[in-house]
Amino acid sequence: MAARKTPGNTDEPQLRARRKEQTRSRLVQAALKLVGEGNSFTALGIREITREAGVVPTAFYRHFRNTDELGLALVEEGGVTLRRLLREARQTRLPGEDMIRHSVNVFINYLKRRHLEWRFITTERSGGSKILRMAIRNEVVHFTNEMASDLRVLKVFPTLSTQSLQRICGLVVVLMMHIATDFLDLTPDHPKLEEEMVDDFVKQIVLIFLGGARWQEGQSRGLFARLSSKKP
Amino acid sequence: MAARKTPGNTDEPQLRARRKEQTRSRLVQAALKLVGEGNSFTALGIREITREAGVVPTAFYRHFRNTDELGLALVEEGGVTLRRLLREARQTRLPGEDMIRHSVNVFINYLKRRHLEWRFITTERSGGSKILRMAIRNEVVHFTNEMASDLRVLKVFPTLSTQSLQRICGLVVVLMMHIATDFLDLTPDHPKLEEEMVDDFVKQIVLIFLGGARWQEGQSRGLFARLSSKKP
DNA sequence: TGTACATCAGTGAACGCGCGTTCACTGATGTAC
DNA sequence: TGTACATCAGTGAACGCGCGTTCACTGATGTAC
Repeated sequence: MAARKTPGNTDEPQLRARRKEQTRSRLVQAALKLVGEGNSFTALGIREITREAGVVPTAFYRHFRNTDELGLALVEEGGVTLRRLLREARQTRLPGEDMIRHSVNVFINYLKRRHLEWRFITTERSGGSKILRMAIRNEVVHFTNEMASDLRVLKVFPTLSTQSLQRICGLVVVLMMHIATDFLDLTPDHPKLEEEMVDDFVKQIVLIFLGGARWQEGQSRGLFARLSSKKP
Repeated sequence: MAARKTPGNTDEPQLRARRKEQTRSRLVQAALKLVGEGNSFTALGIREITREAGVVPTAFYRHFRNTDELGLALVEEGGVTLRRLLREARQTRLPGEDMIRHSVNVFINYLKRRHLEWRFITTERSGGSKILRMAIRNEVVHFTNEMASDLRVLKVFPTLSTQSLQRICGLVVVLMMHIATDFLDLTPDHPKLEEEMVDDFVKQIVLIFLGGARWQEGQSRGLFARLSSKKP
């Protein structure tokens, strides 16, 4: 039931709880570090993680029932940061392609700063246990929805249906996740290649938005059919 | 050096070689089956695979040095089938959206027929060892290039640069891989949902193509900037 | 404030188990003459 | 064609190892009075 007593100073958390939280965090960080070193999270073992964290294997069970549960904690944490990124990106209200370029830069910087988390997310998104995959997919859907509602507020595609808007955002997010994967794999300090990738990414998003704009104008079928059968 | 003798009947392969090939195939199929049952390929063990294949663990070493090598064999096989799919899809020359819808259907059917291979590919594409990821990425690039050259032959975007064409195909292929992942995860006989996913997939590709067409017309920057800043 | 008791995060020994890999082998298939 | 020898795919025993999990424990932190 409800807690029966609280310690004298309520806003300073209890020492024991604080220390427990510290150990938990060390376990999570250890797992991230191991993933960053090229290990597949799915293949990480409890002993491996606790060794890296500097605690005894059995201490693990004070915090998680198994590695999947630790993974879920990571996903949730990653989801929160994902949304913070979104908030950052929508601060500016630059017009057209500039907005896209700015958002992409914010995203890429974020990717670099939190590359361990992102390696985990992109890796487990399709490679992990079903539970983890579902959890990550959930976060991605969340992200997509927030993006769609932002585009609505910004009136980028004023006449488009919610469904169409979501489709566009879905495309951009899929592309984003893909770029993240590539970026993390090919980032041993190769600034030229990096620049190229970013530029390509921007252009692909612009292309999607152009498609969205056109979709908005004519309702497509006839338009596109006419367009692509230019042969006599 | 060169073989010193060949058996009497040359076009009938030697019995021993044939049997070896059989065992090898059984190992590959066993790995696929295990992946299909929800295991991560990365986490598969030699003993697990050989047990499923019905041979003794040590027999594995007659065919592969380790599980990564078996994975590479799977990637190569999958790549071949991927390209066969491409060939199938380009047989028909339907106009506009119909071509897309047809290609998508071919792809989806293929996905169903070879779902074990595809589960492996989508899973390991970002989750596996670096070697496997690179190998899969290579196949994807191959696929993208073939698609671009097909679009060129079909004159879908007659005036677009090779780079732009490749960018469009890259988008479509990324989307395709993504759809494959979703499709394989959510396919416990739910035809309504399946239909919706396919329809959405088609519309997303159409949207990309519309973007490509528009890109082709005005060279974008001015066009798009004007378009998206409709606010006063 | 001081004392006596409760809690519980982290310890360390122990377990049974399946793993990857080595090794010497067997016996059907292939080759030489 | 028949015989004697070579090859090599698959076998089976054995190894040392790290794994996940259990258990009783310790001792600092928290609570009651």
